[in-house]
Amino acid sequence: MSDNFEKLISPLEKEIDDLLPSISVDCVILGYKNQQLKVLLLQWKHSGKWALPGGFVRRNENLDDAAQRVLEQRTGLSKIFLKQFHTFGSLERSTIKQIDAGYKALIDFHKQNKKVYEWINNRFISTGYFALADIRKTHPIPDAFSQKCEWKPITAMPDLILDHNTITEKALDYLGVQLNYLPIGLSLLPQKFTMQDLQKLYEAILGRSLDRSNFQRKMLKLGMLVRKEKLMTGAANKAPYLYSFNRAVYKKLLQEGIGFSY
Amino acid sequence: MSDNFEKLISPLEKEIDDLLPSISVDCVILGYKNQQLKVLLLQWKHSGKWALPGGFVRRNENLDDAAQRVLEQRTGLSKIFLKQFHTFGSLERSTIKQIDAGYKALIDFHKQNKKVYEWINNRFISTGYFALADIRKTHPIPDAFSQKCEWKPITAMPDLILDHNTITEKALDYLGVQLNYLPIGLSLLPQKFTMQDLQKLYEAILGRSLDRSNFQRKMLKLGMLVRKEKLMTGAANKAPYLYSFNRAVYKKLLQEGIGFSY
DNA sequence: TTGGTATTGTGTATTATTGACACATTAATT
DNA sequence: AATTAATGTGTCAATAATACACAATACCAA
Repeated sequence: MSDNFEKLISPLEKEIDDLLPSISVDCVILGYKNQQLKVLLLQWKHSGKWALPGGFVRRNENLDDAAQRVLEQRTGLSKIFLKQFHTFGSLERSTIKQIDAGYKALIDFHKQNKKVYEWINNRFISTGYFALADIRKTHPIPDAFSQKCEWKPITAMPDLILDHNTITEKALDYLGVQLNYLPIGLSLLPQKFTMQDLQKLYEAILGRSLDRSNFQRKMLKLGMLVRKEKLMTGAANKAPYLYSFNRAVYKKLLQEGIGFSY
Repeated sequence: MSDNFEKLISPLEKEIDDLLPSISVDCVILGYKNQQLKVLLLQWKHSGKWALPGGFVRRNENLDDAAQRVLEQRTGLSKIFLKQFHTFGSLERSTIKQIDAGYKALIDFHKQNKKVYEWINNRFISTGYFALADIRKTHPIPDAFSQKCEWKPITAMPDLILDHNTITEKALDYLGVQLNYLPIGLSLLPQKFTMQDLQKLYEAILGRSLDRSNFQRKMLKLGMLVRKEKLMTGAANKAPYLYSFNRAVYKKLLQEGIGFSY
């Protein structure tokens, strides 16, 4: 187990010289399934603590590309919505490393490897990235430090290492504030979806229920939805239509911000 | 001149060991005077190029505090609105150093001082901070690298070093988007101001003229303005009232966002 | 064929907001 | 008393938000 772990972190040791010091990225990757908003989390090997997917920035790599790389490595997805939302630079986030059970275990574990030990013991300023992913398309993959990579509903978040709970909250605030400027539906729903799917998604984000009739009327009026065939479920009732987005119209609307009260 | 400059930058040489590598902050400090929005800029000594006030982060200092420190050192003001708005991390912003006339002069100038030369030649990721200041209360002070520190109207911005023009534009975008959540009036206007002052400020930010009557009706209805005595100018007409903000009400309104269309 | 059911489309009354103006009133100076 | 800028109020039309009601549709099963 210990040996196994040593082998796994060796890539980091080799990589360190190629990394920018003091800087890291953390990703809050949001998905939507079973009418719930979810975040992609990693469970660390030695402590069992949960953490946001994150990583370091290479000397020859754009900050945005570092986040993109982390995202791809964890989800297998490359073309999803990704945007920086805040940079976390308080001193506490590094001093807390000594107290945080999850992080402490990691540090203790590396006392024998001076290079890695010094690296992870340093102070990092971390830029938080916000991503929207279609859960059905993802294949969560743990990183070298983790034993699990899973989607967790935001209504039942575990305790995360360091300030990762704070980072997550800030990302969700961002979602609320930027609602009319983010490709919510396009990113979180499958290619084809029902009007009810869309409404439930907005209800989950807004945290309140919406009038079915008015919601549909307004959504259709925006002109960004394309009606497809019906979804035959086998239920004894009229089958709902499936919709997909007209990307061109959607993106144009987002640029101005969908002035909309739902 | 050369000697003089050497002396001036020596503090940086001593400070370098106490600084976090790879990270810097840049401040877009906005003010309002003569019905114009203005930005505080520095003019560098050896090239005459203009730049945003910026600085580095001490190992034992919060990122926010570093920005606060830069702000205080340039304006003499400590209690003004300051908020991070974006982190600039593209590779280009450092590779362009070789081409940028302003920066190149600075680099060349330090070829003999290895420590400083290597430091400024490094790649930095910079967090942009957005500040709102009352111009009347500021006393602009150049830093060790600069010969001037002045307010320049945003309608006539000079060419800035590196990506500082981009940073400024992004800050102004931020201003527009966050308008209803920022203490515009409280920060940019003097303690007492007329309704017309307030309207002109909003017109400058929004870039369009507003209906006088509707603007006043809405503003007063928000209940955040306190009417004071009149402003006697000596002109042959009715004197305008002076107003000040009820800070408690104003801040409460900002939390929700002033739902307002001006 | 018919009944039960969820989906979908449409109407509509109420209330609130916005934008553009008109116009009357007030007050400071000359 | 005349001039001027500031202030206060009214109003009309257009648009949007909110809350419902109800009719029409179409799927399956019995």
